[in-house]
Amino acid sequence: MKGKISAERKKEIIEGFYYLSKENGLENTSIAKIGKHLGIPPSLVMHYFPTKDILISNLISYILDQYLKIYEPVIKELETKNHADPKTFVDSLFSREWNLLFDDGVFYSCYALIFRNDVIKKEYRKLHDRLREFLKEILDRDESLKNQDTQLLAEQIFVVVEGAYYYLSMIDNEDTYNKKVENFKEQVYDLLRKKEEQHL
Amino acid sequence: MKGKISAERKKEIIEGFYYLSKENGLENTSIAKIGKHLGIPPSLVMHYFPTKDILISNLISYILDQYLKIYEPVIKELETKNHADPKTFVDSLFSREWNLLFDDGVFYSCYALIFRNDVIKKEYRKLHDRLREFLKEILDRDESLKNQDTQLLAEQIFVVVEGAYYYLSMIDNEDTYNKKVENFKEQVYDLLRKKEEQHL
DNA sequence: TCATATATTGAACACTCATTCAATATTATA
DNA sequence: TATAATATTGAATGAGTGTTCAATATATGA
Repeated sequence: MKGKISAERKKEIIEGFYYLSKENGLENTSIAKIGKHLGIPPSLVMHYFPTKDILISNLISYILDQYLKIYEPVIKELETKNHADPKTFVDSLFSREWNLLFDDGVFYSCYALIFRNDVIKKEYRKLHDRLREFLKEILDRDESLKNQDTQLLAEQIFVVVEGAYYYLSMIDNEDTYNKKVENFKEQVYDLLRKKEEQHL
Repeated sequence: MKGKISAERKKEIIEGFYYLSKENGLENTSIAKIGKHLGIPPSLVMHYFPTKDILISNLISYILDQYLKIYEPVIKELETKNHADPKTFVDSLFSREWNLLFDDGVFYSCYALIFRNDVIKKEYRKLHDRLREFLKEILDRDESLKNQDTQLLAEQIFVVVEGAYYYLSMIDNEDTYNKKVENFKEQVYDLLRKKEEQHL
């Protein structure tokens, strides 16, 4: 049990960082504030994360891990049953739990950093590559999509999903929100249907 | 000529703010730095923009105006010729000039603010509502799309465009970038075609 | 030309920032 | 138990933050 306390503290600090960023914004969250929130001096924060840049890049790893966790249930389903319904998966992409587990504000703040930080850019790219490959696997195991360009299809689906969340984040009214979700979902279904038709 | 100097200084300050945000990031651009960049004391900056919040919200107005300006040529074409080719418009959405005129880093940094500032959220929403309505007009005047739900179609197209830029921003390799642009463009063309078919 | 409004300056404010460091407490290892 | 490694503390640093204010320069309108 050498690095156990260390690992726990690190996790605690990153989660505190995430919590405060969610509450007050990434740019308004300082090392001192994280320390205060956890009841420890700022110097202890810096003992585990020597610079703020390192702290931020760890926050991003944490966020991208969280992002991936949302897909975990379906990944397991795919591994055990060796099959997953694309439509069910698409539904889960647009499900509400999403927003409960995940804060889009922090996510977009971190995303904005890719434009001035190549390491962060790479990490974001890696995550999305993985997600796309995963959806491709689901599509590959679907009979109705045999001999289709599932790579392209996966890309097309995710473009709609990301664009959808971009737009949905601006909507306050619940009815409008729900209606738009249905439209976007239908748009993805259309993509799946179109490919099926090509197959026939 | 009452508020002329005032208007010019304000413009100068906002453009300096934008320039520095592009260079070093929105969160790293202070009032002092803007002043230094323009050769004026920070107090003069605050004379025209009493608080930093006001300064930021003016930067956002500026950015959204810039965003809109990209569409100006097509808007004029529509007004004079009373018609515009949807495909040409889609092409312009994916054109390179875009990225030259506009910095996505600053745009996304500002976008991230909508999650904690309702006024900014409203401004962003207003911009996108306007753009969608404008595309709808173009589609409405296209014969091949008669009796179609052009509002929905416009929404579907913009979702692809926004999602596309989200993904494209992560790509460094030029060939990969171009290939993906072509795919996304094709995806939008498909949307237009699909609706045409429904019409026949 | 004189009074008034606007533009501009420079110094100062309290506060927060990330970071450093030496000292101490706690834990793990031998 | 003694030693070494790790965890934690608290105080201090200088630089930067947004903001205030009184003083001065410049332009505008009567």
